[in-house]
Amino acid sequence: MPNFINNMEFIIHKTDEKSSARAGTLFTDHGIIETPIFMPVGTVGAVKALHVKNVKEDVKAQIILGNTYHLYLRPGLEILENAGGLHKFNGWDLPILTDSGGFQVFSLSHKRKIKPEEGVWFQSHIDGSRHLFSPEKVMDIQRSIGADIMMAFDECPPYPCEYEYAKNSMNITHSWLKRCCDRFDHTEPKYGYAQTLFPIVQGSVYKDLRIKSSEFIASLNREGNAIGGVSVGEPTDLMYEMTDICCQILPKDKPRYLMGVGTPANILEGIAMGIDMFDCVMPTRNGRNGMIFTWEGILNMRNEKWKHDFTPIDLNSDLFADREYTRAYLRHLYRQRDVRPYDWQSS
RNA sequence: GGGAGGGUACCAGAGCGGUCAAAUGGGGCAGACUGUAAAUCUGUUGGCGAAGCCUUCGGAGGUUCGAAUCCUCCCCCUCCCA
Repeated sequence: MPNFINNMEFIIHKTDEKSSARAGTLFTDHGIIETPIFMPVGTVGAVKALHVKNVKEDVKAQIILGNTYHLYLRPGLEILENAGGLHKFNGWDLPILTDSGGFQVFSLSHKRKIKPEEGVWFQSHIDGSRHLFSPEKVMDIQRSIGADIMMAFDECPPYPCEYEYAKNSMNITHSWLKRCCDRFDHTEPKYGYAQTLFPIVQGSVYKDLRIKSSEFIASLNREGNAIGGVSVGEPTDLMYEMTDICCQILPKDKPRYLMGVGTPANILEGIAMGIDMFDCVMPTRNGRNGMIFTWEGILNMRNEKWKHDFTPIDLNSDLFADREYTRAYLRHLYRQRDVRPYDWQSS
């Protein structure tokens, strides 16, 4: 076995008595990550609209995301490798996690074709060129990118999704996962620091599939685990239900990553279920589009009627950390007809 | 003084006899956004209303069944030559 495996340490400092929430530290060669953590998304290597300096010093992000699919298409592996990896390329010297392109199987559904035995054929959204993403290739690309945390190549099924499709999709994801692990375990990092691989639970909104998938993922005993296939349009309560099921099976001593989530309330509920890591395009994309979460509800800063004082939601504030208070407040908000609470109504 | 081209809705800018309350952008006003095909997308943007009616294309007249579109005069603007 290569030396680089199993050297990403995760220490849990404290657990909540009333919920499954925990506070921990994840160690990587690019620095520590204090969990629970929200990871800003920088798909093409940079968090949009922000300079690396802002992301680090103002947002105080401890880790950012990149995307295998996007980085592979542009700037491409040759440039990334010549630069010495993504960290050198974009100037971000803290940890990076790369998504595998699994989400693009979902979001680019009309531009790709799944071939279970091979992988997925994509047609580039940039120039229309065709590319095959196999589990092995995705591992190789992420080695070239040099992410501290690499994600397994999965299929993210849509919602709604028939049971049979979800089951089949899950099985494909599992078989791809084995191939990802095999490739990962037989290759080494290219830039002298450790990389780790997180597998992803699938199973759509079906309880038995989620249980089965979680058990399979847990059995692999990787250094961290992810829950995928959520926040693709399903009702929030279903997302919570599936997350809870997965969390109860996934190893307690390993970080749990809920992919693509979410709103402030989503994050709070996720933490209570034992999630340690989150990512979502919402703060960056919606932020660019003028939206801000406040204690008075959703605010669109481009709208004249909202030009008044407000209190932004601060995920690091003690106020927000009090889940019962926040729940009660959000319920109160939801009762006010003139306020858009987003999906905060779930409690 | 001579010559040429213009003045269209909040702005820019199409339209040049009826299908024009007037294309298209921008701006304004709203809506959407959950591992980013997104600094994007959608709706709306003269007034009142259900159909419909009323007031709009520099100003005033005129031609016509009908004018933002044609004619006359006037007022502005831009460019070229003196």
